[in-house]
Amino acid sequence: MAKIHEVAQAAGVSISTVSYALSGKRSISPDTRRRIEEAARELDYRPNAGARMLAGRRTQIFALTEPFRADTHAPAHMAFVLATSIAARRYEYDILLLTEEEASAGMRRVASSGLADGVLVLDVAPDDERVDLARRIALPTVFIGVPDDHEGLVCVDLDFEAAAALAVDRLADLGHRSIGFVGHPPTAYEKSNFPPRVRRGLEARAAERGLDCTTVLPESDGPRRAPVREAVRDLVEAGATALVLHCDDTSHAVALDELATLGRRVPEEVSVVSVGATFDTSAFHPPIDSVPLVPSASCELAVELAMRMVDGGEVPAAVHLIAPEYRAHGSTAPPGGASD
Amino acid sequence: MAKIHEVAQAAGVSISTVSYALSGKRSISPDTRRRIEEAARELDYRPNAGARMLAGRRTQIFALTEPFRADTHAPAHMAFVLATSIAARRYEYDILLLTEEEASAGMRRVASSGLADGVLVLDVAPDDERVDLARRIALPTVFIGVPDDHEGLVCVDLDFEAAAALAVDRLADLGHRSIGFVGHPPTAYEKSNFPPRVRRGLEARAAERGLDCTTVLPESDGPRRAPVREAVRDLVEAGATALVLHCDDTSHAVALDELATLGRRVPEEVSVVSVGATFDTSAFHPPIDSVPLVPSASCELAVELAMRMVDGGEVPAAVHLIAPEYRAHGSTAPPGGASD
DNA sequence: TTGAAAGCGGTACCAG
DNA sequence: CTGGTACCGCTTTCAA
Repeated sequence: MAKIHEVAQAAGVSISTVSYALSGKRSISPDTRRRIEEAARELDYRPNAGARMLAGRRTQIFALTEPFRADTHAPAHMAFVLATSIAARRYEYDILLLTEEEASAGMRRVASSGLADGVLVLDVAPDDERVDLARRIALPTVFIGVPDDHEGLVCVDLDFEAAAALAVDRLADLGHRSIGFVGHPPTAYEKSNFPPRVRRGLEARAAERGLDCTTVLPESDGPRRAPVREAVRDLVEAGATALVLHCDDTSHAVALDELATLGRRVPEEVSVVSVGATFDTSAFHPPIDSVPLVPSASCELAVELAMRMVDGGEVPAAVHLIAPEYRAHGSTAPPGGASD
Repeated sequence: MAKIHEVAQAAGVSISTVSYALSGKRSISPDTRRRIEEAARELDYRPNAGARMLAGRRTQIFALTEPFRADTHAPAHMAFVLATSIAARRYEYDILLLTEEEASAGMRRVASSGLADGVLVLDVAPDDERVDLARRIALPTVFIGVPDDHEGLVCVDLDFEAAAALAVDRLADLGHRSIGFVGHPPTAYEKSNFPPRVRRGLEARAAERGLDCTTVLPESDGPRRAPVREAVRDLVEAGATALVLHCDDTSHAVALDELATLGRRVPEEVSVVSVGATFDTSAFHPPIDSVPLVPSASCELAVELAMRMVDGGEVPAAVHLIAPEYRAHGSTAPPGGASD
């Protein structure tokens, strides 16, 4: 807990010189700078956080609001929190956690106490209560996800429609005419925001390309995930030559397992593509093509926008969609290997 | 972002009176207090965080270090983060996240910049690098978990040995003579700290009570969790009349499913007890008795100890074990219902 | 290129 | 019971 005064003394300069040398906000003679940096290192000096907040105009802190909902998918959520933290550190920013009830009240709190320079909103619900709050407070706020009513808000998200369309295009280009879609359980299409976007994008593009597309939204409970197995079986037996998956990792594994059980080889007999996954689909057997949801991409953009806003830059109050990317792992091929 | 000055003006008092009225650190006439509180509410006043850190001696922030290891169990981890945050808010403290590489470097950083009043260490590894760091920095530090070398550290954790012993006692008291233990995969017994403690506690108490105890540590991968099913089958067929589970939730579900498949009713033919689970074992079919690991219990104690240390109180540098609690849900009964 | 000094917005001591 | 004010440690003018 060395103070700037001690560093100044050790380097034989004034405290303002130390401040400038360390912040780089004005030119310092090479020799002086060297002495200051050395002294700072020796003393393990770091500017006092409180003093810096008070004197400077920044807290160097972003608040991260995350209402741990009951239906929150923990692994994905963790990936987003981690990605946010890493992205923030690139700008020397720390993350302050606002959870549960605090997710809303906390926003108000950090705003009026000046504890944070901005707010990042995670785990966004379609009718998120933080939407109104974001409009009310003065702090720069970025949503990672898209609420139904996002008028005037800065939002960041994967372009799920485009992601689904990309998967469809791949399959259509390979010559598939009939595809099956295995989605999340039905409730996910009300509680969450992105499942409907995937479904919409998929069905729209399938229609455009003239593909038959059958959607199944199996429940995912039970130790055997029977509904998923059944869905896969039905789709394949009904003639689908390709499956698009938008569901959790276990359901992915179960779907592949069921295909194996049915004796349908991937990709020779059935092509498989995953959309919007945050987990590693190349680790499955066999590895699965993916149009992934990349937490670091969303979070990096979100942090970058937040930084721009903090710096007083202009950021369009709009949904900033991230272009999807197709990652091939060998699970797609032209149809025709199958013989019913 | 109203300031104390404005509140003072609105209430017609001096700023020091406002400060005292709001902090409650000295007696104020009821009338004055009322006027001040009203003014503060109207202006949505909250003391500026930076100013308070600087003038007061507290940041009102705890740093939470959590290296998101690859093998970290996300749902459990989230529960701990959440519990920590909630516990901290009771003392008007916020949680600052230190993740990944920052988990260590960040500790140094917050210590020398005075960004936090204390550090809470999550996801503790047996040979955790944060152990040395904790000894070096001046900040009050509490480990939620027990590293191998915990000399001089303040640690909090469930008494896993006692938890396992409690499960054994229950079964022994009911008359069981032969029990099976289904644990985590073998690697967990090196990477994590508590699995060995459960195993030790279980086997020791089983020996004391003269029970036959067979341990199996099945791998938990594969969509069907075949190793877990096999373990359950083997144990039951070898004559175990009760199972103690210390594994993830999916393995619990699979184990129960396998018992159902084998036609062994719970608890008439096989008793089942879960040890150290963070999930809700009463939601299984059938509901399962549990000696749970309760995140809120650990985190509340950890925060309480940290607060005491911040306040300059004496806290023994030792492992603070939390007594386990048996939660009956009807999955245990005397043996003997089975007829091979 | 460098230094002196005025705040930043509170807290808490010292008076009254 | 209340007010005045000296800090807290840093950033950033303003001067030199």
